[in-house]
Amino acid sequence: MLKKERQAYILHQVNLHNKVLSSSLCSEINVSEDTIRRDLQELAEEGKVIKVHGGALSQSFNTVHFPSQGVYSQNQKKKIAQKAIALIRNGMFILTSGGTTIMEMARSLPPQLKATFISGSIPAILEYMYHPNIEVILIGDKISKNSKITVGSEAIAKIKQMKADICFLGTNAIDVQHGVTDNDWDVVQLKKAMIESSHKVVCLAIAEKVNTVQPIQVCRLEGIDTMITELSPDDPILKPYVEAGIEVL
Amino acid sequence: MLKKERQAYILHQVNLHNKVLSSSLCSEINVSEDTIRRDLQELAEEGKVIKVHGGALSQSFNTVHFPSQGVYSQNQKKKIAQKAIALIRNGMFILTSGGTTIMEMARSLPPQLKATFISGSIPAILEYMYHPNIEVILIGDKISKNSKITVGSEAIAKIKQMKADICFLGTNAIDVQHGVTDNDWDVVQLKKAMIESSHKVVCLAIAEKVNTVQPIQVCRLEGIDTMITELSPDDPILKPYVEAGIEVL
DNA sequence: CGGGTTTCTGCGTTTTTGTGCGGGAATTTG
DNA sequence: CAAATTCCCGCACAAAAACGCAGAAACCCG
Repeated sequence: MLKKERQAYILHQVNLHNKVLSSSLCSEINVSEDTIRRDLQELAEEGKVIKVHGGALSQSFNTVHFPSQGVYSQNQKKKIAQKAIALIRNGMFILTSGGTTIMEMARSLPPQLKATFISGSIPAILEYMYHPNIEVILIGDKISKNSKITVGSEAIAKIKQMKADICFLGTNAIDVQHGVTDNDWDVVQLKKAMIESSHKVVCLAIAEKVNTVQPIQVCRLEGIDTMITELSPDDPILKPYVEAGIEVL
Repeated sequence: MLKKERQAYILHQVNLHNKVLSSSLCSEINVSEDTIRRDLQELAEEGKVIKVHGGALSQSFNTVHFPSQGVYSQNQKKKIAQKAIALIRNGMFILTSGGTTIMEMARSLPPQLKATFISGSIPAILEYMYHPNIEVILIGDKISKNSKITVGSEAIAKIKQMKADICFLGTNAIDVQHGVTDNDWDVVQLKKAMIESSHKVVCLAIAEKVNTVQPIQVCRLEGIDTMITELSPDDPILKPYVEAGIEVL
């Protein structure tokens, strides 16, 4: 088993179960505990997991306890949210994934907006629920505890039955060559279905996610219509995307 | 169980109930009291909880907010929750409705319990999600904003596809003559479906709901198997139910 | 090709960490 | 004040991590 392959497997396990024990991993993959430890260490340095004595935990463990992480980053997300909201019209059907950027958008929705929001993300649904005028459709299935979103074939089938006007994707990584990528297999399947079921696909990504790559591909760059960052559309970082025909806001 | 994981669980419990007893924690998690104490100490040093003799308090106690009312009723619900939890075995599939009594049960689930919980109630799902070992299946559909539960034909169809071991219903009103009744048409439809799809139906009701009636019938008294209140099973108020063949706990 | 380098992995050994236990001090409670 | 908890301290033991090393595979490059 290749090193990268192994690390991808570990990452998947962590994202799936919220925790892994190095002991169980090493018997699963049949490598020494040292190797697992080194892998976990690398993944921890990259910020993909949190290493603890005896194994590792999903990143979501940290975010729960430090919700105020980065006010600066929050301001960036607010900018993105504002740009995204400008695309929404009354009466629209809107599919959204999860993620902190999406949450920021959900919180910033103008109260007089009347639209229908569809999502499987529990935190997003919570925000939508408190909005006075929007209808909320919840996609059901098994819940992935770390991403707090419903995943599975039922959810995907349900999404495929729909045809939304617009789809907002919180983006983990985007790159000209590899397109939109992510690190959780189940979430990727969902996003793929969402893209298929929407007339217009909009990626929300803070600048630090731009030109980064994750293990699993969601779609190629051509698959998305619009990309929103906190930067100005004519920022040099975004030039390749404009040239690739993406509408950059 | 990993140390950080344990501390996350403790923190969650503290923020939920506003207090924890080290004694109850150590029996829940099955570690020595010393370990709990050390955990609380660390959490206290990080400012996450306030350590006191015998346990710890939520940080929010520092503020002026003091729970002046509802504590009594909460204790009653805790009693109910304990009795309900005693019915749960590892590996079970469990359908639950929403409601504050169900919430209390969700909060009190022992951490080592492994089971699958199925619900359309957003608040309940939120609780289940934080549990380390249970699987969560979310019933999707349109969200009813006031009851914070998914309602509609999709949800009902999905429930009817299942066959759960046990079904816990938060009960708004129960009466010997009229059976279980409620006041929200959509919620009633859901509960009916849940009853149909479960081997065993358990009603959770605080005593003040017993012998009251609401406009819409969920099911007749024979439709339920077990009824749980905070009262002793031989309380005279409950006698008619025992005589009607209901298992009263 | 082939030799040198880098990367990856596994194995001892040593260090650190996490946990439980016992006894005595400190505290709550009646 | 006395009994019962609860807390604190040191110790012991086990599990895990860090470290250094060495063999093996892959890679590079003339």
